[in-house]
Amino acid sequence: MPVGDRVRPPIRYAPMARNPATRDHVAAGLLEVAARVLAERGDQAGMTDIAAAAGVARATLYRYFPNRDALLRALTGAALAELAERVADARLDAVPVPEAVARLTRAMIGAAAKYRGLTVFTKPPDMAREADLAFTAPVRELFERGVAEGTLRPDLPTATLVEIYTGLLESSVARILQGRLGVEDASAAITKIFLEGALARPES
Amino acid sequence: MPVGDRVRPPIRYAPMARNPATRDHVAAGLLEVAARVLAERGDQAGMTDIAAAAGVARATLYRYFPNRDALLRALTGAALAELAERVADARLDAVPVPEAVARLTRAMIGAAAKYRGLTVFTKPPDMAREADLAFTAPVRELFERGVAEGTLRPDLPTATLVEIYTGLLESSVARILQGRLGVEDASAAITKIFLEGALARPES
Amino acid sequence: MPVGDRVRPPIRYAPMARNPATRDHVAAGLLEVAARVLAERGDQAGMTDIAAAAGVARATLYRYFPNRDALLRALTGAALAELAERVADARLDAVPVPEAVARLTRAMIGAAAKYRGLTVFTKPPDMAREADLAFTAPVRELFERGVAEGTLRPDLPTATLVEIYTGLLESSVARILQGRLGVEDASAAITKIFLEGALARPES
Amino acid sequence: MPVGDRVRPPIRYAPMARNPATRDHVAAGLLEVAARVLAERGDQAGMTDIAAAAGVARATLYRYFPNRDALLRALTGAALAELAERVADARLDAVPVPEAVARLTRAMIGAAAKYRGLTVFTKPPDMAREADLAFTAPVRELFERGVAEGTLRPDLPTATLVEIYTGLLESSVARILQGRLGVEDASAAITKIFLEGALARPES
DNA sequence: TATGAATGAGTGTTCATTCAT
DNA sequence: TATGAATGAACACTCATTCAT
Repeated sequence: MPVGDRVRPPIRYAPMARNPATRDHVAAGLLEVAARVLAERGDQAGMTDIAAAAGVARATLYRYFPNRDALLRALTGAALAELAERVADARLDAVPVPEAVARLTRAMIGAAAKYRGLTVFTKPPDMAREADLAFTAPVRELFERGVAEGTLRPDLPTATLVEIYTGLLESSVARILQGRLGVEDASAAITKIFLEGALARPES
Repeated sequence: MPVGDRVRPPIRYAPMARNPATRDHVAAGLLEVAARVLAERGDQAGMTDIAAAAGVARATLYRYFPNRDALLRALTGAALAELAERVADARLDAVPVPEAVARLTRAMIGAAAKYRGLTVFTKPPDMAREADLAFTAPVRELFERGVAEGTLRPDLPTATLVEIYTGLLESSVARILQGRLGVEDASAAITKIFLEGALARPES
Repeated sequence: MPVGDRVRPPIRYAPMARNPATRDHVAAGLLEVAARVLAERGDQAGMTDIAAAAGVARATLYRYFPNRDALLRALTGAALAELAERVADARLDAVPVPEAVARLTRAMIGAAAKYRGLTVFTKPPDMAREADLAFTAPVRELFERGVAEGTLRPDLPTATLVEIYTGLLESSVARILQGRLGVEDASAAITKIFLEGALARPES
Repeated sequence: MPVGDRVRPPIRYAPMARNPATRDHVAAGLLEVAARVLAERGDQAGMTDIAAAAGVARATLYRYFPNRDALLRALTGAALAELAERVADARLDAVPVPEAVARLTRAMIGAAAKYRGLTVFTKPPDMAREADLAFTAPVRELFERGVAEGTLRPDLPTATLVEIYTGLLESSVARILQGRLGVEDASAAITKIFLEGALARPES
């Protein structure tokens, strides 16, 4: 009907075959490549690099993400979603604080490493909300509980503890991406050092 | 396919038998839509806009017109055909010059307005022949007759008269499309002014 | 002083030699080229074309006009300024209406032809104010005077007269740029036909 | 010169005699400004921004640093030099390991904060040597000593300890620059947590 | 010596056109 | 046959770098 009011056969052509999920699948694939490239080439990697690495034309990349910003946002969103899921799975409030820190560390390192870390920390300013929700908030809550129940040292402001801990994660992820640390080793080491410190413990 | 590994359902599209005449109908409908869209969005309206306005996919539009130029040419052709028909109907050589000018004006304004004016004046260079045949030639002939028989002023070259008159039509059509002039008002005003001028006539 | 607070000789280097007027000179030259190119290649001529025609790199063009729009605006502004000046010079209200129309026509055709016409009529929407002031308003005023004092025909709305007349100018400028009309011939013909019409006048 | 015909005054610029040491002074000032700007605007701050912030023309900046890379390298070099100096002043091998860590932390945080952190961690690949010498080596040596003499925990590879610690510094500097941590607070907190961990210590 | 002007190689983005289904 | 997806060639614009004065 749209083409004028001319006589047109009211035939309906085969409804779009494309599995609607396929699009998301491709988009996810592109995101994955983008994460890798951005991690390797740094933030100044261009759409050109990403498209090339994905083996598609730049224009194709733009079919899925209307502009660079949208791609970065999608990347961050995916990473945060993954992160939130892992944190939820960790049931932090059901276990003692030290164990919770261990789980949190594994969850964060795992998610960040998977998404190449870039996006969790390079939060676009307008995603600060979501980022905080998935990233900072669980840490803060856990630490507040720890301090309240006497498990964590009370002589440092919780806020500082949070910054130190998240910073530790951040820099470790960077090192993991550079191949200077392994995912498992890093998780274990971070947990140990953050909780107990690097000083040798007297046996007794 | 580099990105991900898409699984695609092996759907077969319904092969479509089609009345051969139907094709022309659809093409005509598309042309009509194209005329409207081009008039609204200006010359920078894209194939995307036209296809969308017609409710078909861009690729479908390309099945009817192999490229943008072909579509524009077809549009011009249709407009010129319409114009030629109207001019023929006007029987210009059967009436006095002033009445012929009035008829010609109505024919031209009508046809151009219907086809949104775009195509009659934006003649693709290689359609100059056809355009001249349908558009300029009748004007020139009429004016030559007018000058010859003493109806039109002899102190201006016929060529100039033609240019002024066609230009008047052209700019008026543009203004009609912009809604600054009505079709009927414009026809009447153009005829009056072109023939008699804007100066007030002494009664006598 | 800007470089830290280190010890730095307070020497002032030769103050920028560049004659400040030079910049404007160059800009004017670029505008002139732009007008020509836009007239030739149409509105879809790119910055590339203009820069190439000017014999400078695209980036250089951008030094003078921060973006395409700015260039177009500057072009329109220059044309309107020229127009306003010529109209002011014409002292329209000091002469009889017919003579005023003749002067106005010459002024408009001259200015528009010089600036390739494109910009006076393709007013960017936000320059409608200025355009009206320099372009439409004088015409309207003159015609209102003409109708009021009985010089111009009262049977057509002034607004219509204005549209017809400005349209006549517009299309004539286009034809001048195409080389189908000469500047002087066009001015004379427009004036004659617009005032007196194309019909032959009985002698007596 | 294609555009217009510019008339340029034949001005002679004052030839400038210059104390050879002055050059270094100016360069140092420019580096300081560069550090500030890069810290503020991020790595995507352009030569334009730096030159503007320094109050000089871009071309002048290029007289001191032949290209962007050279400037960045010089910046890193300066930061590393400062760092090496502070570390040397700290006399690490003359004090117990815990005190040495405290001094090292203060030295690194101080130097990195002064040079905006950017350059110490974003070592251009070909400065890895120098960076290692001034930055990683002292840490590694200290930690090796600590492990050897039983002060530091032996259950984590020294290399991992080094990575965690330097990462901690790196992320903390970033947070300091963002204003989320104070220099002194950060130094103290890093030292405490890195050495003793975040768990509360039983008193007795 | 310090500079404004000029530039080439890029960036992100769009659009007419082709292809596989 | 009609389509969504893919693409290359363009565009507007930016930026590190060079040049003429």
